[in-house]
Amino acid sequence: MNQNQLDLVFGALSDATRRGMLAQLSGGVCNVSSLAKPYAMSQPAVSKHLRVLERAGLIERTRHGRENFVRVNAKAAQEASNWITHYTKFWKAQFDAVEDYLQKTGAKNEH
Amino acid sequence: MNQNQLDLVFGALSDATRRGMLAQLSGGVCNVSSLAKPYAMSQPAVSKHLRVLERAGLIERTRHGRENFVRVNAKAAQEASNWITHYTKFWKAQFDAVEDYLQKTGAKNEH
DNA sequence: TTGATTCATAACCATAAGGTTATATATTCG
DNA sequence: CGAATATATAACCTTATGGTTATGAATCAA
Repeated sequence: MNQNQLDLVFGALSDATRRGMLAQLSGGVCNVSSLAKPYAMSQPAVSKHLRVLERAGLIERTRHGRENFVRVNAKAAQEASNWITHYTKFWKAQFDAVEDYLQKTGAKNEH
Repeated sequence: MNQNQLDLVFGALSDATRRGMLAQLSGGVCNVSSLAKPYAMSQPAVSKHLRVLERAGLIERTRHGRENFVRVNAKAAQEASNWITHYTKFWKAQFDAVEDYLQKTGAKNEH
């Protein structure tokens, strides 16, 4: 997965509506209407969100008559997950080390 | 972690510059200048990226004289990681089931 | 065939995001 | 003190994002 694709995946995940759709899709394939139902927004807005998810590779669509069935593509999400998981290992290791460092140097956390 | 915080974390991760900074921080605490060094952008642009990471809770800063030391906060990233990991389990399960379904119904993937 | 359903696209708007330059504020060094 | 360093903030610009309404095209059902 190249950098640009990671941009798209994380970008797609940065919106609660889209995360909700992915959550709903974890229960099985849905058509667009049933994906739209939980949200108080216009149908074109839903279409746009689906487009974002699709460009990120997180979903795929299959037309079936006039209905458009949507399913998750686990692979794209998996690679984003891998990215975080990989670095989380290092970050956790940092965490304690940094606490020590700040103790020694006496720096104040101005957060 | 509430929805809004997840928005911020995934949003922060959706930019290659910021992911690069987090990657660099996995090697240890950095001041702002050394974080900025790899990027062909102005210093204020770097400041903005750090602000985004900070609002998402992914980093914390500690002033030390005129330098501002930056460190990762593993916890925020961890929770984003958890979100993906949680759903990835379901999505993977879906993956095979959906393939079967499409086989049976004969639907074409128009992706 | 007519009308309803499902969905996409176009055009538009307001706000956010990511960049810039200019400037300000501490802090450190000579 | 005066100059350089490290960083933040302000103001601005361009493009992206997330929403809207209006419209169109296919499909299905009566």
